[in-house]
Amino acid sequence: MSSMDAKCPHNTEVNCGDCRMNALCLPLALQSKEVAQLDEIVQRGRPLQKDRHIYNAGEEFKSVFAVRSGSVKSYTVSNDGQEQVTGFHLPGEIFGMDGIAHNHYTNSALAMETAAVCEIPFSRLQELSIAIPSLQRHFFQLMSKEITNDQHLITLLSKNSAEERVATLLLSISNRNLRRQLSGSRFRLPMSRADIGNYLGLTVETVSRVFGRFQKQDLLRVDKKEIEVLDFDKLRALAN
Amino acid sequence: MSSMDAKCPHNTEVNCGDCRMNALCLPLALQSKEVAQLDEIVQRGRPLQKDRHIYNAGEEFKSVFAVRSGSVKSYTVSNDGQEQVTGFHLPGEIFGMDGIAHNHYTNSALAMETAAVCEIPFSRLQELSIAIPSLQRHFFQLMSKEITNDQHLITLLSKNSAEERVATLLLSISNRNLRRQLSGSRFRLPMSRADIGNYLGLTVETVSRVFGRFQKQDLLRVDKKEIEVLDFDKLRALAN
DNA sequence: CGTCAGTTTGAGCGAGCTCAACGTGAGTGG
DNA sequence: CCACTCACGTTGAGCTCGCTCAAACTGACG
Repeated sequence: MSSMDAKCPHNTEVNCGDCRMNALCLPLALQSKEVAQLDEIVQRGRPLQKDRHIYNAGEEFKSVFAVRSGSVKSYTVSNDGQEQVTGFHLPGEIFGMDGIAHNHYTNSALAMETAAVCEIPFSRLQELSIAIPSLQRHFFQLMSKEITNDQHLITLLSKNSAEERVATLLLSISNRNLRRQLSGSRFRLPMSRADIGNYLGLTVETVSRVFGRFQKQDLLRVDKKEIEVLDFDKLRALAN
Repeated sequence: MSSMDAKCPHNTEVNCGDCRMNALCLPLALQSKEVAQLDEIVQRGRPLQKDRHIYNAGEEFKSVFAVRSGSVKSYTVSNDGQEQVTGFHLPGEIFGMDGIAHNHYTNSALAMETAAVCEIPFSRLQELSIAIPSLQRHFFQLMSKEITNDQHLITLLSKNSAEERVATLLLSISNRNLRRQLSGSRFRLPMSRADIGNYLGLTVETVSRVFGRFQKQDLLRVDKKEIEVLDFDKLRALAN
């Protein structure tokens, strides 16, 4: 059963070449020799328990991270102590790039459930980017994608109603599941209602009520964190 | 008067080595030989009139831009046609990095007043980044800074009141003026009330009322677009 | 079986929105 | 030089969506 072992996302021994997620976190046009070079600098961590921090805001920036399994949230804490969730990270996604600017992380990153992450020391990545131009390009693109994602969220917060915000988040999760060859219509939300509300600039109560309304309109079936999307067209219409 | 001409920000002939803004847009630790290399790829454009586009959303991404003089806003247009201002760019600041992700700009960029910008073809910049590692590092940092800026705005929109948002924007403009050796307490807002409201997720009326209240509390003196900050401590307390 | 975190539901309130009117100043043409 | 326009900004009145506060429910875990 060694081939199954190699594909299990919790297995710390699996290398980038065999990792299920490599189509998501690596540039497509990478030769196997180059993948091997990358493999050498990537540190595959042991699985982290729920609520364990990967790093804390203020810590020295050393690495960016890729989610191998489970899910992670990033959040900042403002001067007056309140939390702002800035992102949810699913398998195959990269996080930690906010730390590059000032050599310290501005976010904290926390496992929302048992999760495994790959650590990629940034100084080694920079060196390797000089040898492998497509890797440099890839990281510029990843960071740019993070910028456009954040700008979508800005628009969402600035212009959209509670229902539109929740619908947009659900479609985002759905699409990211599809990318991972999972169902886009039946999935489990890894985050709490509080995290959803915090991320979307809403209170827990409002999130709960929106889920309630969506169920009454036969848009969704919600059972705790399990979601089934019943009407994508209406959901997309809402999310616009 | 040739030395004065060289320093005039509208002068299209001035090169990076002599540009007043180079401490802001270039890495500090660049040797003069390296500055010269950069100079060769930077295209200094003629001054643009107010309301002229530098690029439009959807256009093929070719270059990032640096503001030499004047000011620029970035904005996206959502499916339903409404505008979201995503950033204001003052002299010495770089914009256009949102286009890297998908090879097309996701924002449009517009001169808010007569402005001059430097165009930096991104493919040439990538090549040069391989030869000059500190330039690669610098651009990673610039993009990361854009990410943390956007995340600050997310927090602002998600958690803060109208007064807090306006106070934060005023302090941001003030600080960016200080960086340019200009007054942090007396300055001209380059953008309209509508742009401020759009950026901060507020209506024009609300922005106007907040300015009114700030004046009544002797926080500011406002005369059209001219701002004088009278009480930085209170303003900072509001912005938190 | 009790506890406790997470979630749902209800009732009332308020910050900021909408709509409408009015003010201001720069530009234009008679 | 005045009259007109038009974009921009201010001010007022009323409404609404999402917040606040409070209570009840659920299920996991000791």
